[in-house]
Amino acid sequence: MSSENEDFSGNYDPSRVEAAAYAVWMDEGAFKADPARSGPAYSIVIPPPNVTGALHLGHAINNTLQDILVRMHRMRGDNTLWVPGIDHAGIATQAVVEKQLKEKENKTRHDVGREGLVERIWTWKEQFGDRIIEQLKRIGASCDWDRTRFTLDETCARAVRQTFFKLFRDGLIYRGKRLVNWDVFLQTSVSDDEIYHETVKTSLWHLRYPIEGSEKFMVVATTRPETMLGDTAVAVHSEDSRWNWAIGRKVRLPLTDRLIPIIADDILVDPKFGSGVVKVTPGHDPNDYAVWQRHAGQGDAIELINILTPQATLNENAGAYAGMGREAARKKVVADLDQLGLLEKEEAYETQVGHSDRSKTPIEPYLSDQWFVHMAPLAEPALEAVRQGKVRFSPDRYARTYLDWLGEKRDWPISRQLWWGHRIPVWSSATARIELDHSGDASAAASVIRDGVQYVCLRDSDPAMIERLEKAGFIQDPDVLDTWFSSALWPHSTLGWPEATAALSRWYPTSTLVTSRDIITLWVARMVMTGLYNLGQVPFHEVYIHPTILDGKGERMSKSKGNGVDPVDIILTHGADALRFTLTQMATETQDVRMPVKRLPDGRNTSDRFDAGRNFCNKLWNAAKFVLTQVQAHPPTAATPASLSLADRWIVSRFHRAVAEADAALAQYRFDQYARSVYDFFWRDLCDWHLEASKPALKDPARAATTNAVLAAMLDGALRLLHPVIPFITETLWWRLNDARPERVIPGHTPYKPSRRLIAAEWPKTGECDEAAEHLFSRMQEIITTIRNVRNEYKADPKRPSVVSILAAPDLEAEIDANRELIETLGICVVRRVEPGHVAGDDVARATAAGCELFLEGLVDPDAERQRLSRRRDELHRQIAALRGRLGNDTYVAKAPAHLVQQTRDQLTAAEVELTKLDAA
RNA sequence: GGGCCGUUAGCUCAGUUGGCCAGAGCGCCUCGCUUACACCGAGGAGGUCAUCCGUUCGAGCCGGAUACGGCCCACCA
Repeated sequence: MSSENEDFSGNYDPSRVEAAAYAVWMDEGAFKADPARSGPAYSIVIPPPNVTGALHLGHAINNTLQDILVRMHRMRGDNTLWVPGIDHAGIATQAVVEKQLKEKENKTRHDVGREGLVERIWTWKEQFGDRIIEQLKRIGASCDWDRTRFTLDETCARAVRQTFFKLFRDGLIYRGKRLVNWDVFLQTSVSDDEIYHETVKTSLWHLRYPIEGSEKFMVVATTRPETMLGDTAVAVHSEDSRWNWAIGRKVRLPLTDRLIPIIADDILVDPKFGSGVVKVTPGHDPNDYAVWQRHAGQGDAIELINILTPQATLNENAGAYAGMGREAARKKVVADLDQLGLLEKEEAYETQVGHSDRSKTPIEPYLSDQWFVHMAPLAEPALEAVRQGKVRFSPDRYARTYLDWLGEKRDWPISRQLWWGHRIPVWSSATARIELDHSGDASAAASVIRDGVQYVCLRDSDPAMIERLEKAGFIQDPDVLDTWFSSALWPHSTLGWPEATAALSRWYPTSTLVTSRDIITLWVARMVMTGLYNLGQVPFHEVYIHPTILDGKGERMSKSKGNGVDPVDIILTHGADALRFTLTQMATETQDVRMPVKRLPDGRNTSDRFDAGRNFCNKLWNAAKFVLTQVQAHPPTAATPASLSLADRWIVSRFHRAVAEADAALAQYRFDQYARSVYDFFWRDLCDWHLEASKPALKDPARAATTNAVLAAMLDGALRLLHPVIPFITETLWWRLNDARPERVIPGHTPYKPSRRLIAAEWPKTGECDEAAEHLFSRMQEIITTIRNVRNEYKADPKRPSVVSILAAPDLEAEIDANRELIETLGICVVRRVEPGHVAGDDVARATAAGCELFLEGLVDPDAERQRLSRRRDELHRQIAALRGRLGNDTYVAKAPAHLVQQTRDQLTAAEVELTKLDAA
């Protein structure tokens, strides 16, 4: 016992309790979910953090809020599961490891080969994946760690192959040549979402194209002059009188001797911009590619020429420029045109250039073969699910982001020219053919023939089938799938799909998805699509979007900006509970929260913002220490309602109110309101008022037992209510409360089932609020506050109680007598009741509160008091004038609700009465 | 260019369907180390609710416009 009391003195030290509490939960399997257990199902799947990065405060808030929901539901008796996991983050991870390879060994991926590189990435993954799990545990996440998934593990891989196969068989996956965003450095295509735009200072070159059979030139402007080698047309607006005469004629493309047509395209060309002529390079510009598509098969169909290699050097189609790099070719093309007199002018220009998020190099629009998912049939049911409220967003405005994006139904490019990821399960051959056996193979393989190539997709990794294919001359597609393809399956793949597992039937659809708004489109929408496609059911019923944590300058925390803060840094300075409490307070309905960060001498970060959480934990620790000491000194007896003091009845009522508020707040994902409710109840009501009010009773052996029963019950309730947000400290205190007092019953209420561990204890019960006690106590508070106020104003000696004569309001006469001790203790005074007609001396300070008149003796000199009263009179005059003015307004009296008008009248009467009394003095 | 969000005390943020004198935490000022807690307690100062117009008996809240800041999406040869 003595060693236990050691850390129970002084300030709360989180480092002495957090690891121990977490170890107990782990040892006892407190996070483990069992599908056979009874109770309503509640489940959450974690947004899997990227294995590339350490977690920052954005992850901390995300996981804290999930943990609050999970712990609350677990205490409610729900059969609760929180599935943890990590995302393999294809391109990001491969980029990091490749960079490392280059720096440490000066090797490229081709030096170590596909298998060698993947092996190295796995090694890297083990190390950093563990670090992420460790961070989550330090935060307190109560995930079922036995169910930890990795998007590249065998369970997820099966789900990926199965889904791909289904899509392939249903004709929803196709292969096609498309203009993609080509990352020249990483040699892969990247999606639109993996691109950021950067303003680049460059030039706008104006080039002259001679019109064939004419002396005239057409002038085109471009920021990429080297692409002119791939031009296959120039376009004008059909109603532009400057140029429409030339439609159908040709220009001679300089430096190539090719003749290219002049076409009309009213979508591409804005006649009011520049010269009104646009060069068309379908192989290297997305808009021009669209032109090519529009005109394909028409009378004015144009060619498509690719002039680049995958390394972004010019290829054989670029004639004399073949072999040159982009930049060099640009210089030479400009110089050569200039020499020919075909450079009209060069002007300074700023433009937005797409850069790859991963390699930070400029993206090249590049024509290549890619796999796509046909979106329209998948998107429609997913749109309908949100429209019909089967998936609800909170705050609901985010539904629009989802609906707008999905509504575009743009096909999803899913292939990546990477080695780290799920390899595309398709084998192809341009020459060989294989016959699928309809009785057996057809359910395991699907085949299409397109452009003379046979593609065979396998449902599962069947070695015999693969051998058969490869022997026949088929080879597997070298590409891997976009990371989001496996993330999209997360809610069902983690539960074991396509296997019909018990977990899947118990916990799918999941209950709530907690995530940030930047991946509503990339992730949330795709999960809804695949969930409906694979299982016919939405993956989750509710999506809660939490705020973004910004740094002190208002910028997003991110790894690339280097402004991310490791939650473990905060845990070291403030403790995990303090971190969680503060983040929870910040989870308001608005979008962003600023977090000024300080850098410590050791390079770690911290922020004063977390002091609030730390202080709160310290307060809880010390209040619990006080209650436990008292409870041990005077063991509680079962209190009867009749034995309770006003303060007791009041605090029990306040507790019931706090529980109701917490329930309402959590049901609406208003985590800030939950934190505020429990904070106010615990600190303002319980500590500031009830604990202080209880002190005289605790010194009185006749009453101590009853008072302690209430204190024990309130501490019990506070710990239950606070556990989801600050689990470590509440669990630790729970054990001590259990030791000190196993039974804790709030008078008039059914007891809870005993529980050794708070994590498994019942969620607090709501009860009826005692309106009468709350109203009466608030009047006592008003009297006490007024006495404190006057004493402070007159700098009364804090140790010497004032004599306060009270002329009680008619309905409070008995109550003042009954609660004399309360007023005297908290007001630091001696109370005397006086009758109407009481004559106060010169040195008496007068005040009114709760309808009572107060006379505080021995505080003042007459002059100061006269001045104070005069100020009060002025204020009352102002009030009375304003209230009379309002009541003199006929439309107010006629239109405002009756109770408000009556309230105004009451206020006027009260002010007038107080003024009369002051004047009489 | 389209869409969304924000602008309330020195700082970070609340403010529910319009209704007394607009709140909290931190910071600041005064007093107090009273055996739970100075990571504390009691009290206090501090706000033309970004600006303008409108609706209303009444606007921080509703409508319109403007300014500034941020985010998302999408393009300009």
